[in-house]
Amino acid sequence: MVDGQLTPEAILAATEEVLRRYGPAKATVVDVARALRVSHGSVYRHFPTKTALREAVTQRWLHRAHHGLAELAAAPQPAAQRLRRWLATLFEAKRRKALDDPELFATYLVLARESSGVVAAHIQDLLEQLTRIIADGVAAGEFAVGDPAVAAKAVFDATDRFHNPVHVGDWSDPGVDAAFEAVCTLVVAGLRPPRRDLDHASDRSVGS
Amino acid sequence: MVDGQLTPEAILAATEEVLRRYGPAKATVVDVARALRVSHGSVYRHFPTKTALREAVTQRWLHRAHHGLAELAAAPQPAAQRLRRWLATLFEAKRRKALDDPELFATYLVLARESSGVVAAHIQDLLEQLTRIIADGVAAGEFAVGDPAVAAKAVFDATDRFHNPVHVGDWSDPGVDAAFEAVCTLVVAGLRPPRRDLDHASDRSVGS
DNA sequence: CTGCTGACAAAATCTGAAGTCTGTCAGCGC
DNA sequence: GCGCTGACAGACTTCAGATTTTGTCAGCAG
Repeated sequence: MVDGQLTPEAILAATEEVLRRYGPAKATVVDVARALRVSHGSVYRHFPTKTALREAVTQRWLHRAHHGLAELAAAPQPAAQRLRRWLATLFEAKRRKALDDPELFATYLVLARESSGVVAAHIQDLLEQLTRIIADGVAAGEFAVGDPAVAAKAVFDATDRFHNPVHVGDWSDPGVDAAFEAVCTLVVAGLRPPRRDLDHASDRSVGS
Repeated sequence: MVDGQLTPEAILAATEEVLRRYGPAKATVVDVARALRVSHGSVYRHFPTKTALREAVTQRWLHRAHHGLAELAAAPQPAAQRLRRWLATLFEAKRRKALDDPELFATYLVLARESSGVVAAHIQDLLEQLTRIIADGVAAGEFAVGDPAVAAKAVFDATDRFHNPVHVGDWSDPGVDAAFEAVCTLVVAGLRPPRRDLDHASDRSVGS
């Protein structure tokens, strides 16, 4: 190694750089080792497999990409505003990454597909933030839902088109912002306490 | 040709059969011609390209798959019930096709990806049905939305996870039915007229 | 005249032999 | 002794040449 100790951090940084330069298909462990002026055997002393190395890079990236969302979830704001802001920030962060550097985004998309466990844990974290916002809204009388965790999942599912990277292709359409606003409005309205002057007893029924 | 005239219908049926047997990668125009006891040149008298032939097959399939949805959209039922039923039927139809014969579904998924124009037109048709249901609901005082077409797009987007085939993988999860119910409930609630006893003036704002 | 055939060129796809990459480990040098 | 190296086996990828497929069209048969 060219200077000091070979650390996992240094390996992750070098891997990111190699992925950025060569893309996910061409980036090899030997490339990473070369960037660190080290033999590839040394990389395997710190990460058991290439897959584990890539997963660690993915985790770092997800963590950095959604930095700031957690504070937003805990902001001192009415829940409806907070929810809208949180969803808008999530969408905007993803979209900016995707449109600013599509090639790098495609690279991380490939990594994310490979690292489903890491992604699942990250989504769980996002769901907990959403649950907190909704639970706060219920406590303040702004929202009325059975189970805040179920409602959080529903909100996350309903806005899937605006954060799930399988839909990147749609994020540069001219109408996306309007579509996002429409879904956001629908979803926030859906969390409100129902009116008591109409009979909605049949809402849950699908029968004729 | 082995019996009677060589018709577009017969060619489409043969193409479907060949696709079912060999899959989208291996099905050739010569295979279709062989199934019809005809030279492949004859197939090109009725369809200008292999792509056009596949698009026609896709269109037939989409049409058959969503048969019955249009009647449902026009059923004499409260709009909320009709909407739930329509969404549930759409989801159920897609899911059954996907789980009953995953290989055939994968085949048609490949075709659908190739035939984006045909799929777009089909989605437009579905959106018009949704718009009608919502407009009926507004007329009956059940729903309150600015523009029924915008609301229809929002409902379609919000339920994307349950009809967009990119999500097939999730449709066999144990929790999908619950997730579908939760999103459905959220969406139907979101279309209701708002209460007038709470101040929602800030709903559309995302600022701090 | 009409509808079909089958030989053909160009495009796309397959195949397998050569080359590259991953993951291991005996051993070197500090 | 500790951290690193680099040779190696087996898995995976690449690429050029061989094969298949698409789409055309001159001509044949009824």
